[in-house]
Amino acid sequence: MGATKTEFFTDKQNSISTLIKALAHPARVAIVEYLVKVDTCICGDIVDELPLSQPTVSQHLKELKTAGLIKGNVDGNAICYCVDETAIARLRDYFSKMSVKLEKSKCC
Amino acid sequence: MGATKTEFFTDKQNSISTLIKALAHPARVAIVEYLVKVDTCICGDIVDELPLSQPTVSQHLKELKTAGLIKGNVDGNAICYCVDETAIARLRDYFSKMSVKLEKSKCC
DNA sequence: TATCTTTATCGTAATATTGCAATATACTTA
DNA sequence: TAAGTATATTGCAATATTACGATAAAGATA
Repeated sequence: MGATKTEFFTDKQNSISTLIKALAHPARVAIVEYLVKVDTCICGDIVDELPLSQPTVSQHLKELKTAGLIKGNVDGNAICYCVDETAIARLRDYFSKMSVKLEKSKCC
Repeated sequence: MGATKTEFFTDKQNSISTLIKALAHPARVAIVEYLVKVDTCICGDIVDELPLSQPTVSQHLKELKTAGLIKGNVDGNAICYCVDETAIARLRDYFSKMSVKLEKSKCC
């Protein structure tokens, strides 16, 4: 008990919920929004932008990267992060399609 | 330690991450997708559609309802659930806007 | 009223997440 | 090479989530 029963859901459901989960925290929303705002690969100053310690920010960055939402390129002793367009596009498409279906709905 | 430091983020960031969090579980993705698919208010058979116990499903439904993603109307001793279009539209808009910004980006 | 059906709540165990201090790693520069 | 800078990892405490058996609550029906 306690662990999510992923084996009982479809690959699509598990995959989209994993992607969604990566943004299910205000710090990770803030990181992605910041990367979108500055419109360039960011090396080094993400920690300064957030009210969290360096290890905590590093952990959130790792989660975003594992989920495929951001990309990180090594540049000297710094790392340049930027948002992965395709992941955001996938979320956009998922909710767009759902929204279209709901608009046609006769329910409620 | 351990609790999310919501007080350090903006209301918008907290609010969108709360909405996103509601779908950060395959069971809740499955529930919402099922409600969209059947295109009608569903009374009673959501539990039969999911590989989880009745209390667990009830708990997930409660989370979706609290987050505003679904609506529940009492109908006799059953409850009719359906997706709240505006919540899905909000998620769609959020990722659409972000996607547009990224398409214009010169980064990476 | 007694029973059935449907959904919610309580209590609890297992697991996951969040956050940070301490420390390690890796690259840069003096 | 030594010191500095940037990021990652480890280890751990606090908290949250997930899941379900048992039970309660509320309306339907015999």
